[in-house]
Amino acid sequence: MDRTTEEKIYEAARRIFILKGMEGARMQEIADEAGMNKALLHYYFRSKENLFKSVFKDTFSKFFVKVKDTLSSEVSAKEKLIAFIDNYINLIQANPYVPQFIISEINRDPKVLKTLMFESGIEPQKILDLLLNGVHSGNLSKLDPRHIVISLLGMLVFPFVARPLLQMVYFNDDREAYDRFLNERKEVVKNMILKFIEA
Amino acid sequence: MDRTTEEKIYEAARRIFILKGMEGARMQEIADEAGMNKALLHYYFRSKENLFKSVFKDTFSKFFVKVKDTLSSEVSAKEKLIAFIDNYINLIQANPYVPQFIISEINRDPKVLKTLMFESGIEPQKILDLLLNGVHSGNLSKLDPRHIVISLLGMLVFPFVARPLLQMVYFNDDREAYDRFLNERKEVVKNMILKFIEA
DNA sequence: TTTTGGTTTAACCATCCGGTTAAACATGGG
DNA sequence: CCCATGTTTAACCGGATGGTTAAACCAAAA
Repeated sequence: MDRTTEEKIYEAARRIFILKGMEGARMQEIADEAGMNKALLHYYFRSKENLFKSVFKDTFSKFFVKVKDTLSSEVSAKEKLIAFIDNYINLIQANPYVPQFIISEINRDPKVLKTLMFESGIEPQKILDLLLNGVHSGNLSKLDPRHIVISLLGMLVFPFVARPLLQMVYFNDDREAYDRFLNERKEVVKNMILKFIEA
Repeated sequence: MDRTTEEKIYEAARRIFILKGMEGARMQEIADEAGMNKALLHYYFRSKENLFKSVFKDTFSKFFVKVKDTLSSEVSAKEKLIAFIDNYINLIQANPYVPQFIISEINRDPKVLKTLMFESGIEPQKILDLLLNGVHSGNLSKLDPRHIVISLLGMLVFPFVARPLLQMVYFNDDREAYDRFLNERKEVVKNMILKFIEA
């Protein structure tokens, strides 16, 4: 518990922003969550906008840096793909609200993306390379690999961002049942993707 | 142009809410969009909450009623599936911001869902039936059909809700290129799903 | 012990925003 | 023509909210 005031504020802000977004979050609420006086938020971060950008930038890039790690090891393309799926679901499960947070915020203000892509050295092309290099069976050579990447991401991310809806509609709002379902996902998605690529 | 004041307000509200969400929308902005005095919004809809719920309820159920239509004709299960994919992409293309709107709002306040599911006679089970009945080849009998439905929805919806990010990262922010990509999606998704089901 | 610097606090400010109100306006019936 | 009813408007209200300020606090240097 030797975190500085600034760190406590930042972490509280992160929790609140991820849950409620820029528009839904209140500076007072963040101050309460941090157990600090509201003026301190401005003392350390000057404005809400500033604090938010700081949080968003970190959250966004951390989420993509970890993706990058997955793809840097020296194994076959197929193994990389499998590792990617495992790790990505693990990552989302550890941060279940982050995808919805990112999607919401880039829709609210797509401008921030432009500055973000430069500042953080993110190379999303990497995921494409994974699919381009190495995997060259039937369908892939014909098909734009972006279709596969986006299908893959959709299959992985959608169950998390649409959780309240899906859990209610297809699982009688049973939290645990839905959690079990999400755990099964790894194998199912691997299966679907590999079946398609190798077909 | 013989719409009533109430209709003009409602339609303006629909546009604004879908674009900016409940929290991002301003009553004054809706009034301006409708070309009406702000007090009229309260005259006809009493409160922002009310106006929003009215819009959300309609938008939500219309989006699912149309899905239902797709599935009621008398053709083979496979043809139904193909028709569903076609119609669903058409539906989203005609209302590209609606999925993100719905997802955002149910995450912000999942409670409204409960009341909504009763009031509107929506039967999301229908999509499941489509897959359960009729399609009985290899994988399907073993696999929870909800995995397939959710994969399918993910593949269809994700390219729209994550558009700003994907368009920038994978298409150099070229709007037209991304539109072309979205048009290709129908065939690609059909292909992927059928390949998996029939494998 | 006093001074000096950063840190923390309560009180305050200005603006935004949802909502209200009372008066003006329009229209159709008597 | 006048009244009754529904509609529209400008002005206003109060609370919420992001942000500021000046004073209090505290620890380390001198």
